[in-house]
Amino acid sequence: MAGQVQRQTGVALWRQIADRIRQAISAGAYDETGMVPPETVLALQFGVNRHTVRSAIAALAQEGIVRAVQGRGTLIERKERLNFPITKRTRFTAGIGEQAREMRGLLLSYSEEKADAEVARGLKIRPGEPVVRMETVRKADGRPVSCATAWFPAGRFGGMPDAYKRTESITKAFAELGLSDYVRATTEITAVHADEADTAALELAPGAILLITKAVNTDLEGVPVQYAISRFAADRVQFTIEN
Amino acid sequence: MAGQVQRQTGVALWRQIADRIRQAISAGAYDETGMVPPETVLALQFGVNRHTVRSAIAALAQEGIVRAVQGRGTLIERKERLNFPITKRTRFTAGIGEQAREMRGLLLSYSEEKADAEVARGLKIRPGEPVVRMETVRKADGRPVSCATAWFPAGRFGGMPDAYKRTESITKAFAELGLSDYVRATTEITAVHADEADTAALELAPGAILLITKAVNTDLEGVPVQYAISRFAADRVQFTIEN
DNA sequence: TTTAAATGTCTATTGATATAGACAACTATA
DNA sequence: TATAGTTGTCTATATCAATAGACATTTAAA
Repeated sequence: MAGQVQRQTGVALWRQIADRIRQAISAGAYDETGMVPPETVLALQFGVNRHTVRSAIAALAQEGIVRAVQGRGTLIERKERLNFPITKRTRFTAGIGEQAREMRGLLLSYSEEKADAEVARGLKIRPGEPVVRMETVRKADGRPVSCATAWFPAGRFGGMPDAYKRTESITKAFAELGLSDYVRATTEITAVHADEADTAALELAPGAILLITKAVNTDLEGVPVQYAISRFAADRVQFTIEN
Repeated sequence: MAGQVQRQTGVALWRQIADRIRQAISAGAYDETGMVPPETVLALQFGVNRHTVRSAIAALAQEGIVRAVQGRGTLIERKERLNFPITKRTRFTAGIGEQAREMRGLLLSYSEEKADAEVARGLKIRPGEPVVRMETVRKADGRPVSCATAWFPAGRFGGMPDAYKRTESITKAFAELGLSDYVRATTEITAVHADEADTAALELAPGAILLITKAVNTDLEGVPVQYAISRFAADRVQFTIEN
């Protein structure tokens, strides 16, 4: 934990410190003890007052990452970061494999609408053609991992929302609708600060970072079957691209 | 620009709004006019005071993204976001192609050291074996895009720092050292808040987001030749994975 | 030359953020 | 059972962030 913390940036010191400690935990920096260093030590390291460190730790405790015990110290409760391989065979549920016991996809809402320019480009259809839009949130062991907005060609996959609601999986829903296999064609990745809606849906520490993917899945003939914008809690996941 | 802005998150409203406007500009939301909406309109949209919007715009002006002109409005000066395809053939310089006129890689420092566990794992060598470490910053048309820390096996690529300093390109430096071709084996992507050092090196708006890649390049026999941790200014780049 | 619309500047007030110090309460250990 | 080390709580103060209102200044168009 080398670098210092910045002042007057519009990002409160306690938030910066919380982010740094969260990352240090995730990187295994405190694995030997299973505890975060004492508040006085952290305050010295970051060059801030102990009370500022306490604010950071309170935020991490709120997230359920650490638990402060009077007289003992601050214990690390969780340190996982889910890994998502991005390949031709990218699947949310199966890709997680043994990293979580249970993966669920929940349908928040859906509607039929006309494709805008972006969706049309992704699905290789004409703007204005009908598409089914689904808003979903995906959880690993009950912990929200990502929100997604997905579009499907309405003609071929009008039954998507219903199938997804039952199966809680895109792959299984596709299978129910007669598409036994599909491949990831393209993925774009960016990062932004989370907005209010995603903060709520993902139970994020407010002000957290989202990793955004825009992905196109096609059938085996290369015809686009899904265009999706997914928003991942950046402190809970990482992506891996194997070539 | 649908979602609202969050209060009491440790991230100041003016910073959140600056991030949102920057993204809207990048997405081409204001292309028709080439201007950001008036301060009063933005204040209404975000549900904040005009002065708060002014703070956000001042930050964007500081970044050189917009220029406020009294009596006229706030003009958009820059809106680019560089795209980095991540493939077997991922190259920083060549990958940029026509998106920038000039790509340069600058060597900040280098040293020979012993591989720690992480580097050893990436390079498939034993911890403690000698490696050459290089700290670099890469610029597109003079604008910093990423900082990188790269490790190379010392025996085979001890001349890396010198070659890189002359060629300003990893690909060309490899070529000088007898490696005419190499491929990207794996890439991991995460996102964090920038620390002080990277904020300075990348000339970032303080508190900005970094996209982090951890990448392994190998020669054509699959022997690792480079392990690199690159830190990209998230508001200036996106990654694309084509499968 | 007006006038509307936009940004620029100033004052004032409130709440969040950060620092500082003192001391209480609890835990583990010598 | 002391004692050192740790987290918890309290008070006080200074600075930053955000709101509010008023008015000046500049631009472009009527």
